[in-house]
Amino acid sequence: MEPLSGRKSLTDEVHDRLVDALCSGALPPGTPLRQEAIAEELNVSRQPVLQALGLLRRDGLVEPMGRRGYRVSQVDANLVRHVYDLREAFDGLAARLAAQSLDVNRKSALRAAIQQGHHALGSGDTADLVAADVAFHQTIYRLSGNPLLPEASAAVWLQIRRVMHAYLQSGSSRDPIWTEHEAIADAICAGDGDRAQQLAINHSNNAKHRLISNMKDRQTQTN
Amino acid sequence: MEPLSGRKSLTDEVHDRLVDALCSGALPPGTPLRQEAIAEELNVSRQPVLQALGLLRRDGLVEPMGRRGYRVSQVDANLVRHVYDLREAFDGLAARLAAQSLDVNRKSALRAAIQQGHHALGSGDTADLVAADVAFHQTIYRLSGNPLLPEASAAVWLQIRRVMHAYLQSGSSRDPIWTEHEAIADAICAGDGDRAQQLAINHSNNAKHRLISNMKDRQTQTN
DNA sequence: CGCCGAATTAGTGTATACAGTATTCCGTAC
DNA sequence: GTACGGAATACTGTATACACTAATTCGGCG
Repeated sequence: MEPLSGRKSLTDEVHDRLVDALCSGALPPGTPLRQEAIAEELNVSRQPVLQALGLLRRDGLVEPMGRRGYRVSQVDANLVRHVYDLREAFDGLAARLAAQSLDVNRKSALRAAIQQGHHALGSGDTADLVAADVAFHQTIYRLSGNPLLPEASAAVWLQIRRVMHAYLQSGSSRDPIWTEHEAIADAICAGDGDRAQQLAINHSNNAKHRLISNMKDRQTQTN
Repeated sequence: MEPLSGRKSLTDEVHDRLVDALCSGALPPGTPLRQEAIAEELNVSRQPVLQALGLLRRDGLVEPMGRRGYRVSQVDANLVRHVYDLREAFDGLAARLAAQSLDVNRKSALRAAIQQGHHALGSGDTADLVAADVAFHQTIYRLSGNPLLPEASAAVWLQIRRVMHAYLQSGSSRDPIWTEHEAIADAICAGDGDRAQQLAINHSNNAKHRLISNMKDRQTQTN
């Protein structure tokens, strides 16, 4: 039997909670974070919070400011570019491996993920849209058969969640994301590794350019 | 001025020490690790050790065994394959970006790294050889201009260090590593991104095959 | 002699207490 | 009025104490 490891450590729970708050924009960049306040908020001691903030620092979501606490790290166009350059590598690899995989129910897994996406499109809720997008790509990662891929890309995906949430919330609803997803899924199911890889790379590139131009627009808009 | 942050946290110091021990084979796979013993060994409290072990768990170098301590995780051919599939993606991206970079002293940086490699080849010390290899590739990562690359690939490179150390120590001295390195460096200096990327990918692939066949040899040898 | 269950133990994860340091604030001198 | 210096403050990071749980041991029973 499984050890039923739903019983995670408090450190991980705090980490997850903070991640959600950071990626949803509840804690926008620049917000100062103090261990004691977070600990009290979540009814835990400062120790798990300390560790969770350490992880967040490694993830690049948070940066220490001297010895006077932490602060939510900024997001700028350069960061987005670097994040998506890495994503391109991850997604390309995952798509290629997934296409070469022999998993018999990969088609149903991808179908389910796309279904979830259409559902989210219908609801229109930003959090659902982000969750569906993440789930789709995590599905491909899982199908790749490389167990290190999710962990290695985790920090990058946290940044993606953060940026994507802000982007979708800024009213950019007409986005070809899910038609591109379907094309990738088709290539994977067809077993065409090269095409799947190229489509995944293009998908990441398109997203990168859309995000960056959107950021520039909003920046000049506020000037 | 730099904050001169040579004063790292004890957690990081413990982490580094354990990483060295794990990658050099001083703590071979399967070795049980107890927090108290490590804490006493390093003259710190159990708290930094706890955190360091948590990081090592994320890095995949260590795995918890129930509630009875941790254990150094095993290495097998499958893991090596997955690690090097990821490395291929990282190295390819880094080489391409480095070739496109405008850094004027990239040539001297690469030359210095290769120099260090030849020096290590002369000394013949395994630890030096590993350090020189890591340094060469880290140089390319730095030249890529993507500040996220080193952190994102950190866990993978810890595994590489571990595997490479065992490989080199097993007496595999005739290895074309450094001629391949020179070819990659030449492509980068020439600004040929596509060629640099392809050479880096081939380099990773070659290393992967050499390592795996070496592991299989040693495995059958002990049967 | 083998098997089951309670007591013990070994080890972690969390909470609290402590120590130390960068930042801030304020008074004083120029 | 501004620049400097020292005291107060507000944090973090580390050490110690506590709580809890799974593995192990060992004695009684079939």
